[in-house]
Amino acid sequence: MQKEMAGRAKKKIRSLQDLADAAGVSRATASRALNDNPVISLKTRKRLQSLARKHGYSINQKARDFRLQRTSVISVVFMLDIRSEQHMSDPFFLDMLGGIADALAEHDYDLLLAHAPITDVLDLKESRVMQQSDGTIFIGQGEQHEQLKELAAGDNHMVVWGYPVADKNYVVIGGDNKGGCYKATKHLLELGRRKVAFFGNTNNPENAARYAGYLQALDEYGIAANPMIEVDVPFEMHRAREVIVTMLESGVELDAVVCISDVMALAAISTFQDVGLDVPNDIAVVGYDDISLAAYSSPPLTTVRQTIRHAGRVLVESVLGLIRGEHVPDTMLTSELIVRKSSGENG
Amino acid sequence: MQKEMAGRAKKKIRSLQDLADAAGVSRATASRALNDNPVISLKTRKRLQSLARKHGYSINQKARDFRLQRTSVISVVFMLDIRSEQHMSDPFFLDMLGGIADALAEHDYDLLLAHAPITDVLDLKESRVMQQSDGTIFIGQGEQHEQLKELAAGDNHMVVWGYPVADKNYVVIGGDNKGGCYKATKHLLELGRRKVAFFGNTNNPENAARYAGYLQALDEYGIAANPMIEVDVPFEMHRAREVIVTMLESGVELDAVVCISDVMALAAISTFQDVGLDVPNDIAVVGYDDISLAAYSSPPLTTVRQTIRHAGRVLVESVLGLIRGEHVPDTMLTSELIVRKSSGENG
DNA sequence: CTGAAAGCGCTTACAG
DNA sequence: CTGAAAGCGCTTACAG
Repeated sequence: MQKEMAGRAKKKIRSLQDLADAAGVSRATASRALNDNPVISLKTRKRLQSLARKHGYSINQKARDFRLQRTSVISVVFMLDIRSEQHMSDPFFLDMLGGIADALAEHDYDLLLAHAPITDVLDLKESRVMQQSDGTIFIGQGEQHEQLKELAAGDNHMVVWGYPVADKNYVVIGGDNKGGCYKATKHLLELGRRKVAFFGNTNNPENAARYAGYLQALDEYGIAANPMIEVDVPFEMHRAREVIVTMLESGVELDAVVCISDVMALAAISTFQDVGLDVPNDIAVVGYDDISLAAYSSPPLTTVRQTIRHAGRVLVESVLGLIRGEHVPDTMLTSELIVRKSSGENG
Repeated sequence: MQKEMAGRAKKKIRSLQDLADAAGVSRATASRALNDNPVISLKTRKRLQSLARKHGYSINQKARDFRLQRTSVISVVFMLDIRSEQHMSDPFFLDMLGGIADALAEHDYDLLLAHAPITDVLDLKESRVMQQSDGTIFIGQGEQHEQLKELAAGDNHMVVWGYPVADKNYVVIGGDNKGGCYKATKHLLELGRRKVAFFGNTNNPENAARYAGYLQALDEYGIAANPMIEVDVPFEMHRAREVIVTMLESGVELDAVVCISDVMALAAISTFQDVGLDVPNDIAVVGYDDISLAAYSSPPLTTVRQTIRHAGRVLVESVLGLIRGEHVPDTMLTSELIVRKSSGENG
């Protein structure tokens, strides 16, 4: 008897079968008990659960997922646009990723990160990213709207951070890009600036919407857009600097800049200061995103706040909704202008 | 006959069995063929492989992993130290994560991100993080060296980004923190600064090593450490600002600062400028990490470069080495001083 | 060179 | 309320 108990105590419980043996029930009962299936008597459930706890056993989720034909994995694809050269180290991405990771963890999903530059999203169709995950979150549309449409035509559970495009067939979550840039531009105009440049490209829907907001504000003030100061500034900072310097040397005049991201705004400020221009006195600068560093630049950055972490949560709730078979609407999050010193006044 | 072919063509191939049926071989042969097992005739292998390609079938990795009793997942734990309040959005983390993600992808491993603040690492022992992954990468030791030791005492495959501690039993990859901060401090001393402060806490091994490097440089110049200007500055920027302001108001004199991270250095510069101090003329500032924004602050930041992305690769290679059962040595990556304008001179 | 059979750790419809 | 049995999609030792 002693011997038997000793033997039993020694045996490491590594599977449901082990646990069932130790408790003297079947594997089926053990499974139901640990899943708190009410068809099992409360007493048996409690007994099995505490036995499991005592032995440090918990259900093998991978086996469970396999049996249930699911993965409990959501993949996240950063659509780093090669042409725009936006860099992964933009803090915007990490904040977004953090929001997504937190929300997924709460729902017991794992996060599969696919961030290598994607030349053609369709390649993902046969990759683990889409095949071995229950859903996919795309961060940005890049210039691949058509490919995203084709992916969405499959039965994939996918949501996209971006801006709605006319004929889209996928769920879009995004900020109010047009309204955000409208507010930013209007703010500069209200402060008396009249030669307001736009720094950034417009080759994806989000950026195009921001540009539209910029134009709308100019229009309200009866200012014609000046192509000379709408610059396709690359996200990559070394190149951004070159482009900006070239533009300044061309002799165009400007007294304010609306930038497509905070990182670009920081690069612009640094470049202006290098050539002896004062921000905001000579040139006012407004960014976009409100990354945490924005408040600590010199001067502190006026910017359009995107509630990035919250956006991450919305993306997660949306993709999980799709997985549950629900109808999921698009979401547009509001954008708020945060006024600091880089635009002059206030701050 | 026609009918049969039509039927066959229509049937969607979703599993090895489907493929085997379509090819007229056994499931076992199909498995070996797709894995390019040379025991199968080359002809059969090629035939099966092209058939699979034609039907867009690829092996279900999750089922394969399950059968092979592995997960193909490496988990990454960011040891966000609650006391030091270093924020996840520090670009340092994203660069590191990017390096890790790239390297893992090359080896066909997935990345499970666990970044919620960990109060007690031992909680991970029973979580998916360690149970359902083949290995774990910890970013930072925080103040949990003892707990990491206990985890390592299990048979876990784990590597830690940090700094070697005397009685450690886990593999450590890290920068030359002591040497890096030594160089940074010496650089300031060589430029004639004599009242050099240290901004940061020393409550984890990495930071303690940096502090030691700072002291060593001071010592070589015969300067005694002044406790008044070794400030436990929190990583969180709002609080950092408060602490710095309080210190300045206390009337201590300083003409240079060595900061424990670039983000902290940027916060410090911003704070100094706010109170009317000029950087670098009144106070020289040196950071640590060389995040990509460091070159674009105002003034551009002198800092100690950590080859962050490369470090990510080394972490991955090391943990995969452990999984393969190899002996994996510690690695110390060199640290290089990048001189820009925030320290005065050059840049 | 190929196949039949066992089994990875679970869940659940079915039967009692 | 509980159990025996089938099966999720694979791989591999064993036998031929």
